[in-house]
Amino acid sequence: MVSDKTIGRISVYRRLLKEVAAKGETNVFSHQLATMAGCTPAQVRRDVMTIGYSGSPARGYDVAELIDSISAVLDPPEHEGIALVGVGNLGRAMLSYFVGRSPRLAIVAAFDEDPEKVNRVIHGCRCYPVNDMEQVIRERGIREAIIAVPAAAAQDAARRLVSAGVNGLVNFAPVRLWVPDGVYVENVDVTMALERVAYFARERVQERV
Amino acid sequence: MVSDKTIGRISVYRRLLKEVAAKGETNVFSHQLATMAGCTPAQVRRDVMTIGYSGSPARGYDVAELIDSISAVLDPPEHEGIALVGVGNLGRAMLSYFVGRSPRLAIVAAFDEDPEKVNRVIHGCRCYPVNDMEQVIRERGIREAIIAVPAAAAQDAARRLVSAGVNGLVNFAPVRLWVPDGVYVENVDVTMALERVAYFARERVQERV
DNA sequence: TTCACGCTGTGAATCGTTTCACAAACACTG
DNA sequence: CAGTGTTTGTGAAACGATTCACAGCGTGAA
Repeated sequence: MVSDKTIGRISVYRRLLKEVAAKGETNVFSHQLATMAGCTPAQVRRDVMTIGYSGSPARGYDVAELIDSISAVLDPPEHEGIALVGVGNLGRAMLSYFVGRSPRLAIVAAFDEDPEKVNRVIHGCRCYPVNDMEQVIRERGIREAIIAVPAAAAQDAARRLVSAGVNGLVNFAPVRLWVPDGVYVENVDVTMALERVAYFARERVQERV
Repeated sequence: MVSDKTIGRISVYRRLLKEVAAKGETNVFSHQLATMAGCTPAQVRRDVMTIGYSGSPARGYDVAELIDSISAVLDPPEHEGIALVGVGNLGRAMLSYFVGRSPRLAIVAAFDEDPEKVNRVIHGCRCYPVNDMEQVIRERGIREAIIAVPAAAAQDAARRLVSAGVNGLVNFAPVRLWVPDGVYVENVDVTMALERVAYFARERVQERV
């Protein structure tokens, strides 16, 4: 119903709106939000329309109300625990990043095969042995997971997660995961990002000549 | 000239082609690459056409030649050093990830303000104090950088990098960076990725009902 | 040599997203 | 209370990317 692009942008809008609210502003215009988000005012208005919120022509959008409308779309109806597979540097970055961030979406279980890490609490999150993965996922009713393991281990992690009931994955490994229909995968491909940046950084400079 | 989507995909194709080559295959059809990359054969053919390579109707694409054609587009003409700002968990993940990966694109300098890290070599990369940033960037002729610092420090890091000559950024901080025209920024927004996954994981399940 | 098959390259159609452009709405001013 | 200026909401146009569909070609078989 709502496109992935719109979902991505309203997530950004919400973050910006919280900054705006923190400054004490109660209203915001589409062109202000657009400037902050790096898109056009028409895009903001279209996105806001898509999620069914309406502003006022005179005052723009009510910041608190718009945050609530976005949250009604983005936030799960009740608290959802997220699993993290792989507690290397990247995994720890994710843990420290998400700790205490959102009450609705939080990493509640980490998995690693390193005996040094297993059964320890890292950034407030318990690290379980990989062998317990299915059991913990099922017990906790976990539906989403972050895969932060080396490429060679990613497919197997995905398979086990999905078999235990996970149907949404954020994948940092540079491989395309094979998952059944109905499982949503968001790939975060850093190599691709870097190669793209290197390419367009060069292109843009050439344009200037 | 070539769209960012195509650039992203050919980066993925190259990685897949290297796997194919490692298996000893010398030729590959568009439908095979499409299956591996998770897109359509027509998409693969269109992308290959865009970068100016041609296959044979009978044998498909020559793996080695296609890798070379993609590399001719993606790889900088000569070795390019990349800077990394922020050597926390995420920064170290980037270092260990890119170490020895590509001879053409490598992280050659890291910056952090923590005196514990400064002047040490981490994953083969020297960590400099943030104060030396402009000087090191200029001396090394660095054009791209990865920003892996907390949100509050990201904009200032970007400003300093750009002022020293960087015109391509991979930004992990959850803020929109303000940069002059001609600077290309690729945002890697993990919060957005996770919220999108949570949303679509829910949606897909609902579809099934 | 001829035939049949299956793949590539690509013009044209399609699809989804973004932007335009303007009517309607509201606040403020005098 | 009418006039002015600015903004929203949104149908329609424009744009960009993807997919279709098929002509043309090379290969292997007979």
